[in-house]
Amino acid sequence: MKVDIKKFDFESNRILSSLSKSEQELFIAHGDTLIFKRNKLVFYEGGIPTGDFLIENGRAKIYKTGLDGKDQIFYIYKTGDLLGYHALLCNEHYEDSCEALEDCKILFISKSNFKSLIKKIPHLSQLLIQNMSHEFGVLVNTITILAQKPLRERLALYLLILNKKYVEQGGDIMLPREDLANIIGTARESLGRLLKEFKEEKLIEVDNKIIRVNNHDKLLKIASSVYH
Amino acid sequence: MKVDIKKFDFESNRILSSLSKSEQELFIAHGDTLIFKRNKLVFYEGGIPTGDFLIENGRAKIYKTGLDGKDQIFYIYKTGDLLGYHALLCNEHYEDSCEALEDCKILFISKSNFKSLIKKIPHLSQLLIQNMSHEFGVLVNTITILAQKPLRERLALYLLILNKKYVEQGGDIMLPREDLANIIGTARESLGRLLKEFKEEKLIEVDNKIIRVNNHDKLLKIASSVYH
DNA sequence: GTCAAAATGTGATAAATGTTACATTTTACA
DNA sequence: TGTAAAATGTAACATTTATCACATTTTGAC
Repeated sequence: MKVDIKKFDFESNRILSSLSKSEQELFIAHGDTLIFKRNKLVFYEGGIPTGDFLIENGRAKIYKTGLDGKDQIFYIYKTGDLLGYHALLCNEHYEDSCEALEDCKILFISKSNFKSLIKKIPHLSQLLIQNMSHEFGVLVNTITILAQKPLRERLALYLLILNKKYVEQGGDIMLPREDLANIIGTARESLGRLLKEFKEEKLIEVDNKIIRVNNHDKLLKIASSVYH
Repeated sequence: MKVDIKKFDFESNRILSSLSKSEQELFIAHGDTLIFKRNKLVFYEGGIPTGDFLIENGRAKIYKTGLDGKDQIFYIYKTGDLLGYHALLCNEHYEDSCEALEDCKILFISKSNFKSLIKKIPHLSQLLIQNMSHEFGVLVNTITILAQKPLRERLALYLLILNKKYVEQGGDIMLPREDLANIIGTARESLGRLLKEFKEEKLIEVDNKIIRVNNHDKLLKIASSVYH
């Protein structure tokens, strides 16, 4: 059986997109648009949440920094996604950090505004519950992959996931090698070796920063451990 | 900085325990007590959720079976915990399986009963949201550990986590080696070797199935990568 | 209690991945 | 546009972890 790439998608854009037109307008009216330049922190591990964020444009990574200083990236949010509400809703400090991967336009909704939105839009709670339930499944899948799959399969899988996430750029993945290494849980050098192999096998094309998926089917087979 | 064991606890018992006495009674009145013998499946990956579960007594593991047949266990629930509501609430199939680790008494709450409970107990949604938000942080921490820490540190950490989870048994961890291996993401043989090392270093005592933590502080240091 | 099946321990070996130490290329910005 | 800093590539080598093939012990069912 083949791996299902959809099972690695939070679908955090569905929270807003499930609202009616007028509710969406109300939602947006409760926020302020902020600009985050590439590499700027949106929030950070240990910080106190003051609101949540809707990405109007761009991509951002969420990650944790390990004790040895190595980052583990566990999700990349993109345009339309709502994020940062977890720590807010359980009244805890941020468990993770968020950083813009490119210049981003982000709508900030303050804690009090978010709470009043939850009151004004009755089924927003329901949507949040649904989304978090779904996220649970995604994280569980992620754990299984990271704990069990060898590097080669993890890379193949995440190239496909990222390919989809960069669909607006024609599927061209543009991510620093270090970030990609921190997604699949390996060292930058090991990643480099594997990328070269994939390139030689004509599964991908690498044009400096850009990684282009050339052979989706074969990568899917590798990701699904059926390349014998 | 030392690892914080509390950050690996779902605290899924807080959902019920946060309710008032009368709400708790209402909750329990909406369920039926079932008996699950050791090794019996409570629900399984791919199945359609029909309700959720409150453990009245015993422990159960949730896990996913990888394509190669190897299980990845990502949480162990115990007495008082409410579980199985994720797939129910996002109307998806179960993403994971649940199996009793010991003979369990489990209260089953059917989907319709759960929904009517959510209506009858207004802040239950709120508690679910809080708990899922918290779970998100736990899973994120789990991912970071599994992806970054070497085996020795992962084992030390999970021995401490399990020690706490078996506190009613005086902290005696009683879990098949294979399950422990599937928690820390390694092979049974590698786990065995490490347990022997820990035993020789007098960090733990092993009495057949039972693993007893002897030196909590030292294990915490190992788990926190500060044993140089 | 007996006995087969399941679980666990052990050691040799192989494979995967990390580490180190640089060379080279690209990028940012003065 | 030049230049230093950052990012990336590369190769040798070390280390960790998995795998294999069994021996041994424990468990559960009769």
